[in-house]
Amino acid sequence: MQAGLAIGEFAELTHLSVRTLRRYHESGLLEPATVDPSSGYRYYASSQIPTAQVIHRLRELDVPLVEVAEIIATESPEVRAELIAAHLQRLEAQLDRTHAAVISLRQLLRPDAEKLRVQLRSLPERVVAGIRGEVDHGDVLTWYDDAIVELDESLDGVAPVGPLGGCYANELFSAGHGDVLLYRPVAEPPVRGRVSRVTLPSVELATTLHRGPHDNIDVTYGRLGMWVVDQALAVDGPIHETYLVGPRDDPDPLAWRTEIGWPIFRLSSQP
Amino acid sequence: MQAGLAIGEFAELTHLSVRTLRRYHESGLLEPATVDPSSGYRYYASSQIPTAQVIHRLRELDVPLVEVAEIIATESPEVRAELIAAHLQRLEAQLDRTHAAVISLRQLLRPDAEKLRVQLRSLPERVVAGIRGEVDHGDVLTWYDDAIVELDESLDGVAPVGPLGGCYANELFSAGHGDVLLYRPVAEPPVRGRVSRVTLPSVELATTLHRGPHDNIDVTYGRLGMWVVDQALAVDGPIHETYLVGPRDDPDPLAWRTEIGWPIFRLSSQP
DNA sequence: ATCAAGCCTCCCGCTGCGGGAGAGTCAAGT
DNA sequence: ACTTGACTCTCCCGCAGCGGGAGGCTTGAT
Repeated sequence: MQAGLAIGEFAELTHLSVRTLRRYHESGLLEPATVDPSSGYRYYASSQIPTAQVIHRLRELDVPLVEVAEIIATESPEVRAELIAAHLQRLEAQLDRTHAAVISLRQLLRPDAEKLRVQLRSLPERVVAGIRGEVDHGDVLTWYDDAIVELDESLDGVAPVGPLGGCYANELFSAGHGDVLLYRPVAEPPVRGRVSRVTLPSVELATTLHRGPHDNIDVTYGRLGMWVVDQALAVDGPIHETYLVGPRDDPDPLAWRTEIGWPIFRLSSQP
Repeated sequence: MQAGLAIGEFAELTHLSVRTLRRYHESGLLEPATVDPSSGYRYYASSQIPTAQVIHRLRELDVPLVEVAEIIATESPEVRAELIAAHLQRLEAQLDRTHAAVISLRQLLRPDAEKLRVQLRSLPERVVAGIRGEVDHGDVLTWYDDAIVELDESLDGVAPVGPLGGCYANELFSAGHGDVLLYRPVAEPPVRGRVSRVTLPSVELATTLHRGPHDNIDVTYGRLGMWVVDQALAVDGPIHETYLVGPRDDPDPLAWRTEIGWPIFRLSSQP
């Protein structure tokens, strides 16, 4: 009889497992053309092969099933392309993270070449031109790229009094979301767009220098953290970064210099 | 008191979540320096920060926890480097798969430009020089690369009577493991090393031409499968591939031509 | 002494896949 | 018509790792 393809045959044609096909049926992702009501046997039509292949490919890209369902339910090729492009972007982002992880892993596993030099520094209250934001941890880089452009534009022609700096709230790391400030010290902070006049309070900072790209900056953070703990100090307030040499000063990432500053205070019970 | 870092502080310093740290303790991956026996509170030493960071990085690379445990338990830097290199290789392999998936996805979602041309072909019994193997689905490419070198060497100077071909058992796709044959038709098949004289039985083939690289060859497979099902035919025997234009004929993948042949027979109940 | 914040354990959820048990069904050969 | 073996059905469990939430105890600052 012309019942269609049994699940096993269909599985072989599409390189999906029988089990997986059953799950896809159950979840409504790929319904068999017919189901024998008495036996419960699933039968697929040959026209379902391309659909199954698309599903297979999308799953290979780790597209979650819900999204796969969305994609194959979408008629319009444009919307479909959009959905897929969105996922490809996520893939790329992951690739970047992989890259960064590899780099700092190498750094971490290298026998500690240099000793960490930490400087205690008292910063007075300062008035700067800055852009504030409240962002998710994952969006920091995007936010930063945007903000720096705007800051640069509004400071066009104004002589800076010091290097570019940033302030990152602790919640950014603990809760994955928090306040961020990108600033540049200038004599007369303008107020334009998101740029405003910000007064940085005076702080006690434990600072150290990070050399090279930011891929592995948290290695330095970790080392500074160790130092702070060992000195029986506590962290108190947002983390400071000062971009002494950045991408716009030198295209070679190895030349970059970033000063990391942790606001600290002596624990009461310590001498 | 000098108890060390509470789990929350440690979590913030290492960018691991409190929950995750507890799990790592439970699984023995990262034991706190001390555990208060009465309260059960975990306290970490600052010297554990680097270890935690390594773990974090490895997890970012999706290294399974068991392997992470192995790596950080390994003293010798060389062995450690090996373990990590092994994983990086896996990452690369996955990248290749991602690449292939993207390509054939594009192909699959493109409105079907060309119609599939299928030719029925009766092949007589043939005697060829071939290398047999029994491989896992994932190892086919490696096996192929090896086999073709050996085949080429043993046929050095012998004039081929036809293009390179391959035979792939159905179990390779269904069970993920099966017989494979790579062959070249020659007048006088030599017997040397793994190369032997193979008699290919006569077959009825439904053949079609796949153009371009093999990344998306299963799109063509799927279409051929559709055709075969629609013609109420059944597949019977190993799949044939004939490499009319391959990497050694033309470096440009777009120029490659592969003929796919499915052994078929008419279903009895059909006219 | 009080109180919020932090910590504890235990249990369940999630995503996708696979294995296995036990029973029913299909199709080919006798 | 019957047997037989290959398929298929459903249902339950396991896996990796992470997260959420409940209910209760500790900590440490005021």
